[in-house]
Amino acid sequence: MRSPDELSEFLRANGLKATPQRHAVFEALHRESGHPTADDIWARVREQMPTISLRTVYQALHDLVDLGEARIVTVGAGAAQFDRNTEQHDHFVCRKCEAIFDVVSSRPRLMSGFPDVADVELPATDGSGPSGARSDVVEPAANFQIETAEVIFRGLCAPCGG
Amino acid sequence: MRSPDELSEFLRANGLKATPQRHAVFEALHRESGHPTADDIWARVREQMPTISLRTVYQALHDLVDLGEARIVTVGAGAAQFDRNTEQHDHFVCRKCEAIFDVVSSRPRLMSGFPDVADVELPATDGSGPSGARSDVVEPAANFQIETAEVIFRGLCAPCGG
DNA sequence: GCAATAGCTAACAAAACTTGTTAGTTGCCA
DNA sequence: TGGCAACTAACAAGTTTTGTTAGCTATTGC
Repeated sequence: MRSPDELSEFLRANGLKATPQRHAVFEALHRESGHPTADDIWARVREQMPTISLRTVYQALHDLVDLGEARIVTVGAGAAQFDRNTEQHDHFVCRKCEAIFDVVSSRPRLMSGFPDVADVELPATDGSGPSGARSDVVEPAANFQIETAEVIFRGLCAPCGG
Repeated sequence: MRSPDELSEFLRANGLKATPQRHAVFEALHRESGHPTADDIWARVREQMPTISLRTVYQALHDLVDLGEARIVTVGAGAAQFDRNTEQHDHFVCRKCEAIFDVVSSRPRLMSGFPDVADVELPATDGSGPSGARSDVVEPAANFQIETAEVIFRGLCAPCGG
């Protein structure tokens, strides 16, 4: 995690101003446990900065995402959850308590050589085909450029009796 | 895909009534290309049944999900997208056109023996730890019960120049 | 240090998506 | 075919996120 000075420098190096709001959001993201929502961050930041708006929190979080300092985790409906862990990792979602857990090191074991995987069969169904009919065209995988992959495991977490 | 008669029988066998609305939504889901939203389905169904409400479409779609006849695909923000393909498969999302493509057969190649995978390191970060501090407790994987997994690939699709 | 300015924040409004509620209707079973 | 449980349509409202804009602030050149 970057120190305040490092964050200021990092923001300026990327053409953004080092404002107290951005520092507060960054720190809250790292202090908050798990995978907080924008609302979680807002509540945390307001403890020290009562007048900050939720809009500003959204803005700052998306700036951090754009700079690669955070990720958005989308594992289902509801509010977006933010992830300060930018290392390669996957997620486990408990179907009972709905908590999200980071899964480390599953990628190398599950995918050999990703993202250089070249022979995945892609696709079975076109997402943008002619609107009048289901498209079953199968394109050669070579024409699809895979850049990232994320794995979402679902099940029962240990505290819930998994 | 089930015939209308089969669908009626299937619905009744599961304690639901076989209504024209449910048939229309089911057929629209299968006629629509790709991974339609509830709104897409609504538009399609209204061609033949102009008075159906969006609420009813949502209801019918969730019934189909509950019965295992459809899946909800969550690959990011925006409206939920429904997937009539209930076979084991993954998804590719184009970062340019945002279309979703089904990816078949990636699972066996990428995961040996899933879901019996027992040695995934889980988790690095707790999603429900004490609210005051980040939890870095690592639980043994044996206490986590993995039931499903989905892989989301992202990149450039062939039509977009991948 | 200080002023000019580009960018940022707070407040407000509203979009987008989904669900709650309820009165009236309809499919289903006896 | 009648009675009832389930369903639908209509309406309202909740939730999450983004658009807009006037005033404020961090930065930079001096």
